Amino acid sequence: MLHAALPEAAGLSEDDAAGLLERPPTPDMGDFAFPCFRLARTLRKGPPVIAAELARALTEGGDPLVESAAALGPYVNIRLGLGPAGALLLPKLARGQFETPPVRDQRIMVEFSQPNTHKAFHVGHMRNLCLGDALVRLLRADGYPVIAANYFGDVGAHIAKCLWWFLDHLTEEQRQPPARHRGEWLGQIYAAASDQLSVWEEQAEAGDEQAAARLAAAKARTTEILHRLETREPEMTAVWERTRRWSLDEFAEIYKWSDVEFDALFYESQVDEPGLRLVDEFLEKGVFTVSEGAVGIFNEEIKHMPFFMLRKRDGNGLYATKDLALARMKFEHHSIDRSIYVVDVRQSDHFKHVFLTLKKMGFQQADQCQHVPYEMVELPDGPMATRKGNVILFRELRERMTATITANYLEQFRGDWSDADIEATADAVALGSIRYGMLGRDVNQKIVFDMAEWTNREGNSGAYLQYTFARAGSVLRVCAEEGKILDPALRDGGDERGIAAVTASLVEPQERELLLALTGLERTIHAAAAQLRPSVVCVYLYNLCKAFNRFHYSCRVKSAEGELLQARLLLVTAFTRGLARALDVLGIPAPERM
RNA sequence: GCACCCAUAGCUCAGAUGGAUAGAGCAUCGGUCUUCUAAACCGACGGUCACAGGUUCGAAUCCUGUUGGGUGCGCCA
Repeated sequence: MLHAALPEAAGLSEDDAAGLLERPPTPDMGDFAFPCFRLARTLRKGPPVIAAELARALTEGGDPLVESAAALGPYVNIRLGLGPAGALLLPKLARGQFETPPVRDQRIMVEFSQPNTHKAFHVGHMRNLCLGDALVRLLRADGYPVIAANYFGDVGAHIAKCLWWFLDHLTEEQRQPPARHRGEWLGQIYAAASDQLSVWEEQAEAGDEQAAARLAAAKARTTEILHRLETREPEMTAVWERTRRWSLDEFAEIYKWSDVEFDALFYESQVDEPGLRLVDEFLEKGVFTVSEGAVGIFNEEIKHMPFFMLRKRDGNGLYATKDLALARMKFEHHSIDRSIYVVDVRQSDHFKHVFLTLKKMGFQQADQCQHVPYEMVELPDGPMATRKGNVILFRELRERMTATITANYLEQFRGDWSDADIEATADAVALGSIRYGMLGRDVNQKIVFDMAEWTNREGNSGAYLQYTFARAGSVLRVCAEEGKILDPALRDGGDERGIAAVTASLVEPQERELLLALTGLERTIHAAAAQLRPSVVCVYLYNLCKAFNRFHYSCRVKSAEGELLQARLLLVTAFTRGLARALDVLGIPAPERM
């Protein structure tokens, strides 16, 4: 709004002023409230005095957007001129024309997902995927050029464990992979190996000598496998390549279903050696030091754990070593200015070290490296653990969700809709439910994934938003069947006063609330991008959709005529386009009907 | 032991930069479909914002401490 015209030398920019606006406690007080506390100091007057002056200035200003302004204590309560405001906002939204953000020259890379090959992909991984993808979409919507990056864990101890079981404990016949979901199948082999090792470990600790012997033998074997892989021994490397491919193919399917695309793919196997070379280089430069036979760096800034190890005593690199090499590759090959890492909160200390170390290595971009931590996903019976058998793999998640959604809601359309339509809608709603569930909670809150709640739940959910979108589309469809369509001249804009005359017929409180809610769309997307918090958009969208559903319940579009009909058609069209845009920013599909 | 995170209605959670009477969803109870999708809408019930100090015109929000829960802490990733 145009408040900048009013507080004189208060030192507030238009954006500042807009940011201070609030909603009054009750709608009858006004549409917006401007608190004057902040101005008291600079203007050297009491807030109520400022509020009174401001209210007078607004009233006398003659801005058609301001229907009335009244001071109430330290607040100025402003009622929006609905006609002019609607004329300003609705045609743009209805055209799908959104505020173009400033052109940003900061190239951002967002690294997320980072699954390990040879391991299963489960609900926990979905939070990372949804969060990372939403950040990519949000930052792009806010004008940034963004590179979506993935980093696959295709080397390391877990591979050796998996191959140990695969080669030593399976018969030739058992080693034949199934036709589909080979990655998942391989993940189960890894889980079997991992479980067996921890059982032996426990037994050995309890004094079981046989278990201790078996454990030692297994460790020797995994070390041998690892060594043969590191030396690129052809036979072992072939097994690695074949099995790794199974995992990567499965990940690709998961990303496709989830509608996630990457622009850059990195693999740990690719930064393994560069990492070690980098250790030599910076050891020579004196940036790294030797300690107890290992190589690392003392980052005294991190008082509770200053040593950051980069090369083990046995000469091998670590996860951290690869992260440094990867960062260099990102800076030098992709010329990025800012680097975001979406990784769970347990790695916070690790990334503090990585960024500090990069800085000491002389990379300027280290200041623009940022870890976006998030809390874990748990199940109703506690943290996920294969040993407890309470892991929900991706495929089970997808299949159970689509099946439940189909049975509970879509079966009624069978025969009316094609089977393919039903299936596509079930997929869309399942994905929307998952994404909303994963994004709606703040990143520092744990998420308890309860399948029953996520599929059955009414009220605040992804399905609620999608259903609202479908209903709004339906309104327009049904009206169109009766020849009631939006006048293109209204949508195309131009004649502001003419349009304002039409939108002025929106006088119902539900119409006002919906229009008001729509004014927050762009601001919310920008705020969410700036804070890297998709949950902000979720909260906004839920309230927006609630406003629409109230409108839908009490204001009929189809039975309206003349200017009111046109105004409502414009309102619904604008809502539909605006909602579709915001859902897209979260990666939530917008089904035409459901 | 050190570090980080969390604590708001019976349950799950919103409450950005301190601001008017702390809000939703679920659950419970009661209403609203001969009219655009009832996966919706309306109402009722429900709170010592973990606790104790402090900062100030004003604190769920900021600071300190306490309690309870979670996570991380040199040769894993």
